[in-house]
Amino acid sequence: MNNLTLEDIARKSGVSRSTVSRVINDHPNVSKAVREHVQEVIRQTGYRPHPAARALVSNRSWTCGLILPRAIPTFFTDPYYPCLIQGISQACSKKNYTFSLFLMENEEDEEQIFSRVSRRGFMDGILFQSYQIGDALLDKLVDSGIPLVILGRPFQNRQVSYVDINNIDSVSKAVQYLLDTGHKRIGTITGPQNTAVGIDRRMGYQQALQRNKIIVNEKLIVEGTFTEESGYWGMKQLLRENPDGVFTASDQMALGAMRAIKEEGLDVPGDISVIGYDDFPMASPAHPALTTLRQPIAQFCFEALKMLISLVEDGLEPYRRVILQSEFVIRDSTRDRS
Amino acid sequence: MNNLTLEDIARKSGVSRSTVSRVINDHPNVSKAVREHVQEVIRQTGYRPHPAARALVSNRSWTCGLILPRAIPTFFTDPYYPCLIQGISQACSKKNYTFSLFLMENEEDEEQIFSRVSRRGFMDGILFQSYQIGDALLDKLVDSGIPLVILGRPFQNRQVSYVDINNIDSVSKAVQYLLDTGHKRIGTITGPQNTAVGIDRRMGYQQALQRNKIIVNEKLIVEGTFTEESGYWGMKQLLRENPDGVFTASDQMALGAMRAIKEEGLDVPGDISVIGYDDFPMASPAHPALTTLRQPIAQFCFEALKMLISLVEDGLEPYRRVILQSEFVIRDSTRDRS
DNA sequence: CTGAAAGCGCTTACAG
DNA sequence: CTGAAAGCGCTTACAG
Repeated sequence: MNNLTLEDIARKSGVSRSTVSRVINDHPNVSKAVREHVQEVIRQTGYRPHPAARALVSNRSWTCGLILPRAIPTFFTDPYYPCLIQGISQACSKKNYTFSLFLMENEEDEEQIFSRVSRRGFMDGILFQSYQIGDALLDKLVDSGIPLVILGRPFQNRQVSYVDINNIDSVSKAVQYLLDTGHKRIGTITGPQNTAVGIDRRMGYQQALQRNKIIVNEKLIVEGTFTEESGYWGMKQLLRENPDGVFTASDQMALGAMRAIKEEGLDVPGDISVIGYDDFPMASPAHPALTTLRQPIAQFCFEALKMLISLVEDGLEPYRRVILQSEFVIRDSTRDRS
Repeated sequence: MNNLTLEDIARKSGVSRSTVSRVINDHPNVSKAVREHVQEVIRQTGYRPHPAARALVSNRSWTCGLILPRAIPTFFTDPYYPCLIQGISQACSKKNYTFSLFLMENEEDEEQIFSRVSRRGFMDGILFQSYQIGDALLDKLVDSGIPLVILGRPFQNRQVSYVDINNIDSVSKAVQYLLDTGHKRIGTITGPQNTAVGIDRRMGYQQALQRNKIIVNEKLIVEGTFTEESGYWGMKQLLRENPDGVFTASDQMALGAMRAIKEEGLDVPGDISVIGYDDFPMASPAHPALTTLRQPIAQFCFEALKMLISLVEDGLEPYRRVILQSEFVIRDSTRDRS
């Protein structure tokens, strides 16, 4: 147990509270000898400053909130959320931050979360997972002036800081690869078209085709929901159009698509190449191992927290943007047909 | 933004700080008229007490930590963790607690988490997910005297408070059902035998057979890891023994088992009945809809938090225990063979 | 039932 | 470079 106070450490070190406080906070004005001695005492006693006392006087809680919007249908099946949570957890631990999770499931939650989170002194700042729903909260959060970073660009354009992944570009490159390797009829199973990622990844697909003067055929585009199931049914539909390649907006959907293809008696990649998005844990052990775009989630989370801390320390404006790239990972679900 | 202080509310209400504090904390010694007036002022201003100031003086942070042990192999694929996180989040929100998540991935994390969490004044208490690993941390946590509730019985017997689900009993009833409906060769795919749940659910299987004077056949018992994949491979193995029913220790494994059975050209439940455990979101939409045992996770989390709060408010001893039941849900993956 | 005062454990000007 | 003192925003005996 640890109930020592600054006072105790001061007494044990033979200096004043002020001095101990300075060494704890790395203030320059402490002589080397004193600093080392105090540090030694702190180490031996295992002293840790009382977080509440510190928060009260410094107006910093060293805690950030992660808000996950309500009604995410894939919360229980999509590895994205565990990955995200893990990423934020790691980033916070590295930066010595504590991380509180807020799941927003209905309007009351929204109200309650807002009123807690907007209390200055509670959270240093908020990470907010972008999604089409929960926008009311987002607006209120922005207005409240609390440091705020959106994970993924906001669905509608807003004056906010965010970290995003260049979905358009990444996907466009993957589809270009299919084109370069001789694929003639490339379909796509998109994410929900009321989410930013869903829209952007579809856009990437279209841009690649247009850049190569290929007319976009709406029949080769099916909207999914990121789930395995929706990939399966989407592929069933696409199969009527005889595609020789398909880009799906998530690994889960890619897995579903491969299931549909095999069920039809066709082969991946023999008859149809499949590219996913995410490179989540199940992508490489899949059969065949999935060609996909690797989301740099760990880095994404780290950048988000870094940005949040910068908002806290250096002010909210100007708005910050960080855009990361996904890496194209070629495995066995695609084949060169040229 | 909310930067009002008690002082402000006191002035606006024409009373002292003490009185405002009393109405906020529901102390009885406030006249009805004053109480209502102050409450009205609070409502209108949207005042919220400063959490750090409150925590400092009351020695309560109204925050609990959830520690998830390191090296959980199924963290990204098992819906258990999102479900658990959601459950704790809901319970905390109901009890007006904030919930901080600690993911323990390696030994440094363990050290860091312990030193933060054991600082009195940081967390009111800790919820600790039981697992075979992370036991060193568990011991230190117990020794530190911080209020602590284990989620699931600890792997080794210990002097701690915990909430558990009666796995032995629940499984035993499910297997009894198979027996009662004329199944003659019942196999099981267990969870890892170095986890409490893995052991207990296997025990339930054995008890049901023994109660019916059936000799336990080791060839009908295969150890899995809770994953779909391990259910698939486990079933492949069991298939050699021609079972007519199988209990798997998780829904994921049940799904994998059904995949293996279908691949063999056999039918569920026509040839083999399958029972899972969890009743997670994917159990009922499965084909056929899965007969399973429903974990009362929401209630489980709620009881755990209630216990933790009682530990905080009424002291650590005596150790508390709460054991919940799983509900047997009969759907389409089992058939009466009698 | 109500208020004035002390104190929780820190940080941070201020003076030396 | 160091210490004494004020103050962060609350709660809680204590006195009335």
